[in-house]
Amino acid sequence: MFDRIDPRSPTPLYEQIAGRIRVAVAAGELTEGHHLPSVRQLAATLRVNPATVVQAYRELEREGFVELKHGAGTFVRGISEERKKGERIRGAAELVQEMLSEAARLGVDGQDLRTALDRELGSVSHE
Amino acid sequence: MFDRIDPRSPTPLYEQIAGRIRVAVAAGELTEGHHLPSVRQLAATLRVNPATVVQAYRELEREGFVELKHGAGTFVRGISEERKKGERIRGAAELVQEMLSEAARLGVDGQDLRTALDRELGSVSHE
DNA sequence: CCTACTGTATCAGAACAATAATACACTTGG
DNA sequence: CCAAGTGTATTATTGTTCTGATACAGTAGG
Repeated sequence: MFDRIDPRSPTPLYEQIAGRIRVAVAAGELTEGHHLPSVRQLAATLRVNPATVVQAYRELEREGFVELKHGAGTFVRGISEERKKGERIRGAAELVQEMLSEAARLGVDGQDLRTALDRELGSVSHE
Repeated sequence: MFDRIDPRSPTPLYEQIAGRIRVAVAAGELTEGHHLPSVRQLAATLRVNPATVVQAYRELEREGFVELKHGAGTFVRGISEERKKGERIRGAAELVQEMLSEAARLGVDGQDLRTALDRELGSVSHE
């Protein structure tokens, strides 16, 4: 899951880490209650300073994605279950339309987006 | 073309600027020989320091996208179709990741997005 | 209980990002 | 030609990112 951290990228490390976790949550890879690696553990895995992982976790906490429990660990929080299926689908359509209009502005076509989405979701269940 | 530079984004300004131009070239919006805005001009438009624009242009020069001519200006260089394709795919991946992050905040999962994207593309893409 | 694990909090320093103000050097058009 | 516009370069200053080291404080399992 953290195979795309790149120290040479202009995007800050803490942002790359937070980004991967956000996407994993949206993809359903991480669900409520999931115990994330400890600060020191993830820092060691990524060969990064613990403070950098803390910064990523804190950002995710501000955004409501995770909960940091002192002494216990960091856990994925439940996502607004009040959103029922119909509403979710409407929300999804809006998000997709926003992305499509932005893509059109940039000249990126729908098939490229489709390929990229499948890649992010680790698609095996869809053709 | 440069209407969405965000000073608060964790992505450096010079990288946002370079990214815009890269995608525009890959999309064919900017073609070989196109005269880009001058350093001072673009800096004024974006309300950014000229040195920041220079940094973006220099990065694009290293990557072969543009040529800086002392006293004359900055011009788009010819890019192979393969390379353009690669850049479009990279741009698509970024857009998708942004969408996934936003989706996670709203509680929309990846499958909903895939369904919604299929629906949007289905109504437009068979020709 | 108590040890090992967790997150929390400092501090100092290096490297990078961005700004501001100036000055220099090259190219082009009138 | 030469003035206006171009990229190039320098210096100084501020803030962010990332590291390293160190210490403190809460939690849970044996």
